[in-house]
Formats: sequence, structure tokens, C-alpha cells
Amino acid sequence: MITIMKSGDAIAALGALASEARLAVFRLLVKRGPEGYTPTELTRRLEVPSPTLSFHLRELLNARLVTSRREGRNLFYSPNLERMQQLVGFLTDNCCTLADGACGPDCRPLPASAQAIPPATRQRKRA
Amino acid sequence: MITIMKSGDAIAALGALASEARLAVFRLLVKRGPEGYTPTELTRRLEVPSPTLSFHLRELLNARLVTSRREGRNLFYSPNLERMQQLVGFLTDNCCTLADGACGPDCRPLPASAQAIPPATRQRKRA
DNA sequence: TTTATCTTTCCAATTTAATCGAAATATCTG
DNA sequence: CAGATATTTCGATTAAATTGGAAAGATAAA
Repeated sequence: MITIMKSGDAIAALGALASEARLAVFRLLVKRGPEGYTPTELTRRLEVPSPTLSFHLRELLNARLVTSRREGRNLFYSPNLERMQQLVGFLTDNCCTLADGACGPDCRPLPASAQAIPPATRQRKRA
Repeated sequence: MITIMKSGDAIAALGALASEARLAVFRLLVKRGPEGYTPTELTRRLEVPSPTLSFHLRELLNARLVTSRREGRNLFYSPNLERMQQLVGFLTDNCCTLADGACGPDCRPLPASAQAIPPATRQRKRA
């Protein structure tokens, strides 16, 4: 069953990924898989101070793009691939196609240059 | 021929879409299709002051998610669907799957909880 | 309980993003 | 050229994101 992501959630997810540091974290986690990495391991691999990493992990958590679980004194952060797939679904459905079977009421689809709107560019009535 | 987007470009595109205002603009443009909308038309539909819109359009342009063309004294902004599809491709390829045919050298894939890393949680050797 | 390890929170400094009135630029029309 | 329309740039302001040292909270081990 495909869940559709709300626009506000999509914006949160996009924002969470729109950072060099966070995208790097997320990609590492995706490569890693469900087992996840601890913050310590991530700081080692990304060479970023732990408070900074913690900040970015929280952003990813808020966007629900990662999950965390505790094991002993370690935390493990894992990617939420389902969430990611919902994001891709949102983008595909809303941002990649002319959707709506080709626009609303006052939207002329393809032919562009032909019968377009610009009131200025049309031949002036017999200059 | 499928072009692969570089990570820096993906970050720029994600950042460009990670804004309520810009996502709204972009979705309108996608629904509209290649003919595009003028800034005037967009300000009318989105009820945002023209300098603010102009700022957001520039962000979308910088990320190459839209293009613009001039016709007379109007500009028309259109969605760059190819770019958008490249972004979705990037996300799908790098952020949605365990990629790399399941991880690098020191990455144990699925079984998680079993033979995992945590040195602490394993049975202590005969407490 | 004390100590060591892991991770986060706190906080202050810095940087970057967003907003929008006013002014400037560009193009068309008369 | 002067006037009208379309759009952007400028500049000032406010808001939000990012960074990382120092301190605090959690958990485990000795």
C-alpha cells in the first residue's frame, strides 16, 4: 500500500537532505543498511565534531529519514528507506510530469510558442 | 542517455525545492508545462510580492530546475523536467537502495541484531 | 561507587536565507 | 522621446541554520 507524503513532509525531507553534511550521513547509512552506524562511527568516517553530527542526526530524525535505537551505551542510526521512497514518490507524482492529465482550466499544454499568452509579442495589428 | 547528477548539484536542487514558496512555484510550473508562467502571473496566483518571487525564481534558476525565456517585455519561467528527473534518479540510485550490491568492506548487511557490532550488548563472557 | 565511554544538550558566535519597499532596468507603445 | 508595463536589483531587516567547545546525561565496567 503506497502512502502519499504530504507537501509539508516533503519539504522537511528535502530540507533535511539539502546539506552536504547530512546528505553524506544519509548516504553512508543507506550503504550500511538496517544495522546502522553509531554516532561515534559516523564522526570517525566523516570527521565532524560530535555536537555537529548530533545536530544533523536530529534534523534527519525530525524529517523521519532515519531512525535510532539504543544497544547498550551505543545508539544506532539507520536509514528509513520507506520514508525516502515516499519522498521520491512525491517528487515523481508532483514535480516530474505534467500531472492532472495536462493542466487545469486556464493552462494551455504543449504547443507553447504558437497560440501563447504574450499580448506584446503577437503581431501588432498592422503596424 | 542518462546523465548522472553530481552530489553538489543534487544538494542545490534539494535546497531549491525545500521551501514552501519555491515548491509551490515549481509545482505550478510543472502543471503548466513548457509554455511557462510570467512572474506577474505567478505573483497573482501565489500572492507573493514580486521581489520575493524574483528571489525564489532565481534560486530555482541557479539550481537549474527552471529555465526562463523572454518574449517581449514578459519573461516566461518553465520547469526543467529533465533536471528534475535527474534529481529523482540521483535519489533513487544513492539514497533508496542498499546500493553497491550490499555495502563495502566493513559493512554487514541485513541480519542486524544477530552478529552485530555492539561490543557491550553481547553476553558478557560469563558474568 | 568510581571511572570510562558514548552521546546529547547548552550556549554563544557566525553564517546564510528570506522578506519586501523603493529604486533601477528593460521593453513596448504612442 | 515620454509614458506604461514587466521584472529585477538594491538595501535594510529579521529569522533561521550551522558550528563546536564545554558541560551534562546515560549506560556499562571495574
